[in-house]
Amino acid sequence: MPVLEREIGRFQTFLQGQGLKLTSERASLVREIFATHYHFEADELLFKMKEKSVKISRATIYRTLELLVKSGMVRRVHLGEDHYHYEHVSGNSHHDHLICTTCGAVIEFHDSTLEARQREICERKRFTPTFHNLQILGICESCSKKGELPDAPDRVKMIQLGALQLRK
Amino acid sequence: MPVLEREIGRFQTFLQGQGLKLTSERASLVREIFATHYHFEADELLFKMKEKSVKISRATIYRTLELLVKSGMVRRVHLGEDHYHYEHVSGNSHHDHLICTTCGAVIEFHDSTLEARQREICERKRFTPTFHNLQILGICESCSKKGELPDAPDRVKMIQLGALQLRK
DNA sequence: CCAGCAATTGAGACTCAGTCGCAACTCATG
DNA sequence: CATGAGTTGCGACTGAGTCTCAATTGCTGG
Repeated sequence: MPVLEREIGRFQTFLQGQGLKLTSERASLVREIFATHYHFEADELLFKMKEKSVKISRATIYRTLELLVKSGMVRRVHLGEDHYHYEHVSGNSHHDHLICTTCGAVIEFHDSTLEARQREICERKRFTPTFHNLQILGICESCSKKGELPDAPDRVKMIQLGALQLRK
Repeated sequence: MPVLEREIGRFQTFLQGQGLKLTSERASLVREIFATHYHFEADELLFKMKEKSVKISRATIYRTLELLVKSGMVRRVHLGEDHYHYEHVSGNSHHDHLICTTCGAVIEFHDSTLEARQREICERKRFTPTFHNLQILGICESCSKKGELPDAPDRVKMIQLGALQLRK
């Protein structure tokens, strides 16, 4: 997997710039994270590493995630639950999320018109934007076909309440 | 304060519709929440009630906030920290947030062009939106005048890391 | 107007994500 | 081969939010 090794190299460069070291624990985490093309939680990562018999502590996972976020290779996202999710930043593709409140599906999208408008708003408010985070909650195509619509308003409230347990 | 009493009435109507009761605790919380024209945390509310010698437990605060979110009178927002903030929904004015990563200021805005574009994106993805949440992080006008700009990228990462303690 | 019961409350135990302190360890460098 | 900066795992800790349960309160029908 040459891509994974390249990411490990990127991380190493970042670490060295900070006077830090690339350890085997950090390398396996990067490998795992960049092999997962989806949002994940810190504890999921811990579990997966255990599954693969890679011995690594929770503290190290959190510490490494922090470094990866600092390096810009991973970002933290809010997905409607009351704790963080993470996703790796593949190249430079910023995107936002449509979150289905019925089945928990997360659909990524990028729209430059939207982003341009955001910049206009910031300009008008004399605000210098550096980062943003947009989640649109609603019902995905397959759920609305299944007629899950009537339940929607309650589900949104549930996600607002943080009560929705996605993928569980 | 006739406005506050009207909100209490709205809440009572909602509660009665659910076979629930308006208690003095719930009424004082609504009064406090709608007197605060800003985002707040659950524990802030607890503290303020203690200050005013209104005896109310933490469990009740959380339970009442849940009911208020269900009723649509209050919404839960993410403001870059690792726990929720709440704000009352005044009338029907939906808005999003510009969050200054230097001073912690939160600027509200509403832009119908932006919202229209979001609806277009959803249509294209055959997604039925019901709610959304947009935070733009950056530097507010007064902070950039003070020349706080160079620090910005780090601050964004800090907020991404959840390490930034706003207003504390 | 009051009995009765469902809804509500407070207190404190609990959960769970995330953090911290610390002793043990690694490993490059002098 | 000693030094020391950086790293690790462990387990204790924190803090937001939830749950349980016994005691209490507010509404409603008689």
